[in-house]
Parts: sequence; C-alpha cells; structure tokens
Amino acid sequence: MKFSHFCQVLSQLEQTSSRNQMVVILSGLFKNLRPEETAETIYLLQGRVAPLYEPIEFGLSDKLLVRAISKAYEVENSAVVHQQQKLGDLGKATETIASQRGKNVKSDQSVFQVHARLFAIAKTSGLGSVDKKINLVGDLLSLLDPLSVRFVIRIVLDTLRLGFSDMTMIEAFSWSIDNSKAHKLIIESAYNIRPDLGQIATILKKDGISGLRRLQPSVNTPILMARGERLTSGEDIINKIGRCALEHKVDGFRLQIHFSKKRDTVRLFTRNLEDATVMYPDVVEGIKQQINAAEAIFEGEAVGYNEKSGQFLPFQETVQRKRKYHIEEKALEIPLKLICFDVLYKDGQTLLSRPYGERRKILEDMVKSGPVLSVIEEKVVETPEEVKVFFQDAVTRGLEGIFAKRLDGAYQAGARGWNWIKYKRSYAGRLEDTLDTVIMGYDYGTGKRTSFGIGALLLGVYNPKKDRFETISKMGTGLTDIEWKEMRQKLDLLKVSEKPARYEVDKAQTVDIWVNPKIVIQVRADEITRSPVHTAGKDNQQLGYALRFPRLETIRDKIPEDASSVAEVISIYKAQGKQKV
DNA sequence: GATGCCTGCCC
DNA sequence: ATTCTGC
DNA sequence: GCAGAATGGGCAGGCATC
Repeated sequence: MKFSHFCQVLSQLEQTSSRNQMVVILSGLFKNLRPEETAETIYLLQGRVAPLYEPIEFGLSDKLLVRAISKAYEVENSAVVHQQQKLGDLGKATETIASQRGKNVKSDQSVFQVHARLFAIAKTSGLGSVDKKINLVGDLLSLLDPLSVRFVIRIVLDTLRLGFSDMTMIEAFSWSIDNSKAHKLIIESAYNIRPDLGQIATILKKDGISGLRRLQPSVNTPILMARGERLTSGEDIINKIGRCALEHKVDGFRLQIHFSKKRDTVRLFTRNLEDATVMYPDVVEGIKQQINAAEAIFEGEAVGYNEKSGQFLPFQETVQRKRKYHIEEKALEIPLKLICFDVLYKDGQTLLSRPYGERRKILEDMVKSGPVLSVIEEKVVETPEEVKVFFQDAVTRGLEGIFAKRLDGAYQAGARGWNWIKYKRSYAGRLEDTLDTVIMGYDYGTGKRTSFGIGALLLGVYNPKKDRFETISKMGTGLTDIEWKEMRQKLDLLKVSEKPARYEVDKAQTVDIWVNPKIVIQVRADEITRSPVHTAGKDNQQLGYALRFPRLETIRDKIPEDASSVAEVISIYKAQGKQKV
C-alpha cells in the first residue's frame, strides 16, 4: 500500500466522528493490507513503529521536530512555531509549510518503506544523533506530499488524534470478518494477553479468528493491566458492587511479575508493559525467595520503605528507584517492598476469569512470608458504614485512599471496569484539599483546545512578605469546553505583553500569554510536593512547592492578595501524614 | 566535567 | 494521574 | 458508560554545549 493512500484514509478518519463509521473505514483499510505489511501498518495507526511495550521511541518531540521542519523546508524556526500555535498541531503546520514551500512531490513511498525509515530514526542514538535524526526526518519529509507530511509528523509525536485507538481497531478487525462486531470479545481477549495489535492483526490475516481463540497467557508476555473506576462514597461503592474486599491504596508503582521456577527467570513489567526487570534486582531476589509456584503471573505495588521508621516512602522518593544506572546503591538507600494484590496465572492455569476471592486465596498460598513480598491486607465488608470506617482509618494514616474489589469479579484486563473501585481522599470533596490560586498566565493549547485559544493556566499563590506571586502549578483540567471559552475571554481583558514585575516564575514555566493578577480560582489537588521548578516558598537554592494532580474546583470572588499564601501552603505540606505499614 | 534542554515514563 | 465529551 | 483526547508534577537519562 502506498503511504499517500494510507494517509488519505487517515484524513477521512479524521473527518469522521462516528466510531461506527470509523470501524467501517478501518476495516476496509485492514482488508486491503497484504499479510507482510499488516503489522507495520497497524503500528503506524497507533502512532508507533513497534508495539507499545517495545522500548523503541523516536526521541524527537515538538522542539526537535520544529528544528527538523525548519531545516527541511528552509524556513525560520519561529515560522514553524507560529504555524504550530495557530493550528494547534505541528502536523497540520508542516503540511501548510510543505504545500507552500515543497516541490510538488509525487509521493510513491510505500507504507512499508516509510515505516522502515521511521524505524531507522527511532534506532538512531549516540554522539551527533540529534542532528542525524533531524536530517533523517528532513529526508523523509522531502519524499512526501503535504498530506502525508501531516501524518508522518503526528506519528513521530505519538499524537495521531484521529479519534480512534485500540478498542476501535479491535471492532474494525471484527468488522473485517463479516461486517459485524460479533468477534469483538474474542479479539479483545486475545489482545489482553498478547497486547500487540500488529501481531493480533497478522494472526487474524493468516489463521482467522480460530488462531486468536487458541491464544493463552504466556509467562514473559505481559498481560494488559486492569484499572479501577472511581467512586466518591461508601454508599456508591456498596450500591455498585455490594459485598466487597477493601484494601489500602499504596502510592508506589505497579508491577506485573512473570515468574518461572524451572527456567529460574523473573521479569517485571510496568503498568504500560515496559520491561523493568533490571531496575529492581532486590524485588527480583525477593520473588525468587518467596514465590511458591512453578510458574506464575501476578501483580503488586512496589513502594519504597524506610527500615528504621517502618514507613512507606512518598512517591517522589520511591520513583527514584526507576533508573538505569547506580541501581544497587539506590536499592540500599531505598529498599522496596512489593505489596501483592492479584494473581492472573499459576502453573498452567489461567485465573483471569476466576472470582477475585478465589484468586486472592491462591495468591495467599503462593507468597511465602519474607523480607520483600507480602500480600496486601484486606477487609471484607458489606455496608456503606464499614467502607466509611475503613476509608477514614486509611486517611488518618496518611494514605491516599482505598480500593474496593468485587469478590466475584474477574480480572478485567485492559478495561477500566467496575470490579475494582478507587476511592481517594481527594475525591471526598473536602475543603482541606483545595487552595485559592491566582491565574498568572495561560498557554494556547493544542488539538481540541486550539479552537478555545487556551489549554492550560499558570497558577500562583501570594507571598505577602515579598509582595510577590509565586507559581505553584499549571492546570489544564476541570473546566468544561464552555468554561474554557469564557475563561479565555476574561483573561484577554487582563492580558499584558510582559511578565508582571511581581511575578516570580522559573524559566521552565513560562507561558504563551501573561495576565495581570486578578482572577482567583479554587483548585483541588491530591498532595503538595517539593518542586524543583515552581517558585512558591522557594528560598535561594531550596526547592519550592507544587500541587500533585491539580484541577479546577470553582472560580472565587476574591482579590489576588487574598489567595492562599505561601505560609498556608507550607503548613498544609507539613500536615500531610506519613504512611505506616 | 558541569550545566541545561529535551524526551519518555512513572504517577 | 484527572477531567470532559461525543457516541 | 465507554473510548478517546485534553491536561498536570517530576524523576532519570541522552545529548549538546559551555
């Protein structure tokens, strides 16, 4: 298939908002693919050159692509950035430039050839590689017509923005068989345990649906991880799932463990299925010592642990264990605990569709007591009151929230199903988790937000001692489309051409448009953290303070000097609890 | 060798 | 991570 | 209610540059 034709289909998809219609279009595209080019084309449809979990990345994003585009079409960097801001999309910006400056290219590259070039770009590394990659992108652009240029840029950016993703493709695969969605479940089940749409599509082409039916979970092939839905009260939880198991929500990072005793292997996968085995040798050793099974796939939350105090460490410290170098030293400094909470496969048996209660028992039998692994404590409850008590206790201990798990629920791989429900302190609507902040400026935004001309706000708190506004966060969520438009109108009345003198802002947090301090908004956050880039409470070389997961609560009727003060921020930070095991 | 921009991946 | 929106 | 697309802080690491 010609890449230019492929891009015409993408363009057609971009103009389609009905997912059913997308399914028909994608299915047509899929049917036109030869088996040898199927996998590559599917990866490109996902804005990639390889499956999600392969560590093959372009290492080029908007900043470096702007340089590549500017060089390829011999225009100024600033001209590219201008188009990008105007259109909210670097792909469209490049398309525009290409049609103005390009040499009327007759593009006859195949999808396969473009994939190969993109793959080569992703594989380029080492001294001088930035310039090399920029040149390779330029070479590719020069071979393509303007429409193809639009999509090739978006593929590199990993933002195809066509309104479809995995699930729509799966429906399209089903449609390609007999114009129905009847096979969706089988394909989805196959995808859950072999999360590589290129491979799924290839199997479908070669062996049909029966080829997918045969697939079983396999040790060392990651399984798509289940996610929880969110609810905000004990009543809602009991109404939704009835009698359930409650667990503390541990603030570390998710690991899926693939263990084989006979091969003496352990592999660790992150939530996005990246292989993280080499990063956590202490966890690997713990698993070898404490797992009583010939083969198993199970999950847990890895969290840093302070041996002296017996407390879990905050996420900011735990995450330092995610590294490529100095692994052993850091492991001594920040040892990890693995809090296990589910098992998906054991000794030849798939457990995915077994009830949670049953999986839990198998897990308990499988994990021997020892220094690294433990099974998460649970409490089985059946009333909203019991949920409330458990939740309150968790909050008092400084935890971020709880999980409620349906006792008869299957492991919903990939899905955000209702078998697991997340209930966090910050959802509870308490005033203590909000701050009143001043809007200091805004960014134009990209994609969908371009039409509003605003995508994110820069927020600050007031420092009365210095009479300055110091940044605490940017914020890009919590407003409806209408509210964004209204906000843009309000802010335009306050727009200034230079950063106001009373603003204290790090270079890394500059915005497209500065505004005078006038509008105060109430912002909800999960936590206050120490920040290397936000200036709130920052003294000399010290760290400042920032918000974790900031979102709009309401607009306040207050003067900016009455916004939350730096002192308040610091006192909330100090009041944040530490977590006992 | 130190610094800073940029990216990818955790949440 | 959170949140909003079209289907 | 699902699927998708907007957006956040902040860590380590790659590379360019001083």
